[in-house]
Amino acid sequence: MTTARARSHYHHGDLESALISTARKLVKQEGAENLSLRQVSHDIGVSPSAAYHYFPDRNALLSGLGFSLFEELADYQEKEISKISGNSARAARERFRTIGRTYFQWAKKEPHLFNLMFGDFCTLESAGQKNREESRAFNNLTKCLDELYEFDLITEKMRPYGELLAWSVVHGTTSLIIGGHLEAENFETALDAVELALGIKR
Amino acid sequence: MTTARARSHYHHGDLESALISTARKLVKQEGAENLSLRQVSHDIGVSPSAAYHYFPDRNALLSGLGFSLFEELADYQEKEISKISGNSARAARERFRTIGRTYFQWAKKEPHLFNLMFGDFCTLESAGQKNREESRAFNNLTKCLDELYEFDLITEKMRPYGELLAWSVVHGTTSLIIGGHLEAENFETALDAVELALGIKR
DNA sequence: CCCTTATCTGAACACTGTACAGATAATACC
DNA sequence: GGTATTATCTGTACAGTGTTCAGATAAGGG
Repeated sequence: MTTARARSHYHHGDLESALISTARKLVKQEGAENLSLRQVSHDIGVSPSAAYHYFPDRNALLSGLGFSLFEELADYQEKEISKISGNSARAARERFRTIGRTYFQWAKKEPHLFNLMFGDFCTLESAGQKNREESRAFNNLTKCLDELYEFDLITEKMRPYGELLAWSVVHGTTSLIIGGHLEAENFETALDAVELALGIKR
Repeated sequence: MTTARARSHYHHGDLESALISTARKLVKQEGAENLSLRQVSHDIGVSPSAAYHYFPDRNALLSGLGFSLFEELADYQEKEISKISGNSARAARERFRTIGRTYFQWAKKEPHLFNLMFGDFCTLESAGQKNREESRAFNNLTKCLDELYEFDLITEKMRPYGELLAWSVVHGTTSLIIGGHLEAENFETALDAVELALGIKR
């Protein structure tokens, strides 16, 4: 049987994903720097050293969690975008704002998880292997900007800056708001600014 | 005498600033999450518990360091801006780019210190007391945008978005580049995009 | 000169990440 | 079905951590 019933202490069955999901729970509550490997192990009901069969050290677990969060964010964005149907200019504009808004909302809801994704942890690994989930979100943005451009909602002059401008403004405001350096109400204003900058008519 | 000569172990003389400056040295090298209070104390040559006379806990020391870094960054920006003299439109534009560039360069040179400033640490305190050094840097930005506006280099439509757009783009790209999610060459492109967005003629 | 007060020490506690030798159980093979 | 192999997890141990607190020390005011 593969259920999580009270089997023997040995051979948990799916320890790797159990480690990541309880790590997610704890980081969500206490932040990444307060995550204790021992507490993760204890919560699962496994010995402190069991984790070392799946992750070389604590950072590797955090970094594994981080990458799974990029996937989660991209899923959430795609889910929300898919709710906006239609091939109109209005729908395209709505999708564009939704991409930014979901990014912000997700971070606002899970600030500790967001900080993990863009903190010191996922930075080293990304040197070796590019984060596929991150480029998945980036491709969604590109697709959306292309759509806007086809509807003639972006000036030709600004189109080359679309991705960089949108991503950096959304990430910048989000990160500053999460960190307490900016009021939350500024986010929608920033989205307005990006639309104005790209020449998107309302 | 107030020098750092080999006085008795008791009464160091200026322990509080010694704590912050050695903490700065260690965070610069190893990052904030790897800072050990015991190592700070050891490097100064003082007992592990001595620090608790000046900071209630480890986070307070990090947060104290964080605020001193905002001061440091603002100093650096003002020093570089002051090198650009003149009351011309060209000088104003140069000062504007310098504000962004110094922000980025400082972060690029001291990524661990930058991450401390905008990480999880300085976020709680700023609830009670606003960070004066941060608004000092913000005021410099405002002054610079005002100057550009007087030279008619910013469209009236975009002026209200100036601070938010510039800060969020600069902070966003900086943070993404430091984190390894964006290539460094994108920074100047982002500055171009901001200038185009605000309508700054070149 | 003593006495108050700020400053720092030293030992202690509970906790952490990590290493490693061994116990255990699932699996592959005969 | 029984046995050897292999992956998986345990138990113990070590060095290092943040933090507390009673007491040692020295500076400065009366």
